[in-house]
Amino acid sequence: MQIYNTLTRTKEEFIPKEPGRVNMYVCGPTTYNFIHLGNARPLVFFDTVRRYFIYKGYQVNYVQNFTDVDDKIIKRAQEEKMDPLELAQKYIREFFVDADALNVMRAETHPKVSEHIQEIIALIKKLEANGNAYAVDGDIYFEVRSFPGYGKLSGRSLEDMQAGARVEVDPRKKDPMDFALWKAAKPGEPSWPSPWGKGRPGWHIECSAMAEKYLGAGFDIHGGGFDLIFPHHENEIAQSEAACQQPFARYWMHNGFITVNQEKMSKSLGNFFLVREILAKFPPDVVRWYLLSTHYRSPLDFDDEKLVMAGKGLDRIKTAIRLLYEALARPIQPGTDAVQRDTLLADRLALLRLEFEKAMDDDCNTALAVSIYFELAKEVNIFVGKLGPELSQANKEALEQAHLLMKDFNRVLGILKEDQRTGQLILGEAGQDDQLAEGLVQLIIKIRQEARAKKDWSTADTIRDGLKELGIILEDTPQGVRWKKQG
RNA sequence: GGCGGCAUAGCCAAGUGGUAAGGCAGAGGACUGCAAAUCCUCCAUUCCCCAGUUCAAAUCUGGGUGCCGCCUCCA
Repeated sequence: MQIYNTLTRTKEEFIPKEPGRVNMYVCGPTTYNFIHLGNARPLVFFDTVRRYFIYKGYQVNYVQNFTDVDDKIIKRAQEEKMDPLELAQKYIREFFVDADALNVMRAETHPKVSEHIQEIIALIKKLEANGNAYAVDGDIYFEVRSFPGYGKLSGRSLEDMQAGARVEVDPRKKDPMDFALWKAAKPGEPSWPSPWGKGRPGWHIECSAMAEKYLGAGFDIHGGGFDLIFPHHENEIAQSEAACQQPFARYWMHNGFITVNQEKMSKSLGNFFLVREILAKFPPDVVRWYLLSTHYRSPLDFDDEKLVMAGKGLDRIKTAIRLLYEALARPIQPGTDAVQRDTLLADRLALLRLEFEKAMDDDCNTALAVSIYFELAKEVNIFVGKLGPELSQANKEALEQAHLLMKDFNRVLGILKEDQRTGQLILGEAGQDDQLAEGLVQLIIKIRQEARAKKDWSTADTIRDGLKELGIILEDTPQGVRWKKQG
């Protein structure tokens, strides 16, 4: 498998540190608000990376942190007259509401800054001992000049950065790029005792401390958005490598931005859309499908029309699954035809599986993988279209194989949930939720069928049009009437 | 000022040297009482522009144009 490594700016063969295991750390949000679509992209993408590793048989240890101690949280808490840690906790709960909706698997560990103060202090002490940190009025800074590799991730030198720096230079710092490891407490802020007095951690140190604790130095994959490359990840590398004297993470993966009118969706521009605003208008599987339809390193522009388009595409997949289940439910023809193997479909399925894996092996190209899912849907549609009212044993086996492949693709992309009992993919609100509605629709369909039998087309059409108004679509097929709720 | 990315049909979007995937929309056909769904066919002689390398370039090199990002909190 090839992974594009930001550190080397090339695709590299992925070789885990320990065979069969993948350790990955993905930066999670600072929890002072609901998450927006820009936060959802890395969430969904790295969840998909993880799922693909699981598909390939790796044991994955996935860590995603919450930054629950931070300036913005403190500010927001003061505005809302809340305790900062309580506020952070609230938005952590809300984070999971959105993440669950998007079918994002829980990480093995979701560490919080507030619960790792001791590890953070220990790491800062180590940096002090190694001569990489210095104190100024109760604050502790990391001295970037003391770490020779500074700038290697973002591809710039300290000189480059100073040339046009727009930073306000704090004269107490030895170098403008030096950054805080520990901040002295101010009144009313959460703080913890430390060798340097009461205070709280700086922004970058937590990821260094928690990643090392749960994954060990030199772990496999570190992920996040492009905007974290500098300064956040650059600083993590500096801290961790200065402290541990060995490489921090081996592969760095960064996702591109969500844009609105081609501009970055960001909190400072105010052009962001909350995940739950979007989920009020579009089903979560559509949102996930949309996010995975573009390569993760490319920008992805957002507007409602694009989600409508994604929804129509996903409907195509769902229709194929629906047709597959309908076919699978047909009676089996008596008699033996074990000789009549359906190798044609089986061969196509094997090829599609290979193509899907090839796409995902190439730096997790989900956009290509999605297109192969479409081809699978078409293959199923063609096959089902040729079936008679009764299935041969060979037909049934072929359909079951197709079902397996559908489920495997789906498990990797994480689009539809599976019914634990039947093992079938759940297609959404397709009618099995409400018994009364189910009964009523069946009754109406029966009446309409009687009208149709009498060639009373006007009644039949009135019923069909009327149901459509209510969001129920009827489709007449040679096998009978099929209905679904409008997606 | 420094560093980096992107430009492919009406729209979305893969493709990094071998002759343009896939989806949406659209056109025609099959099926249907009519629809819907599905299937079949069509829909970029061409990949922002110019020059170069090559037997061969959307893909490599140089130049240009346009858009975007990072260098400050941001996924």
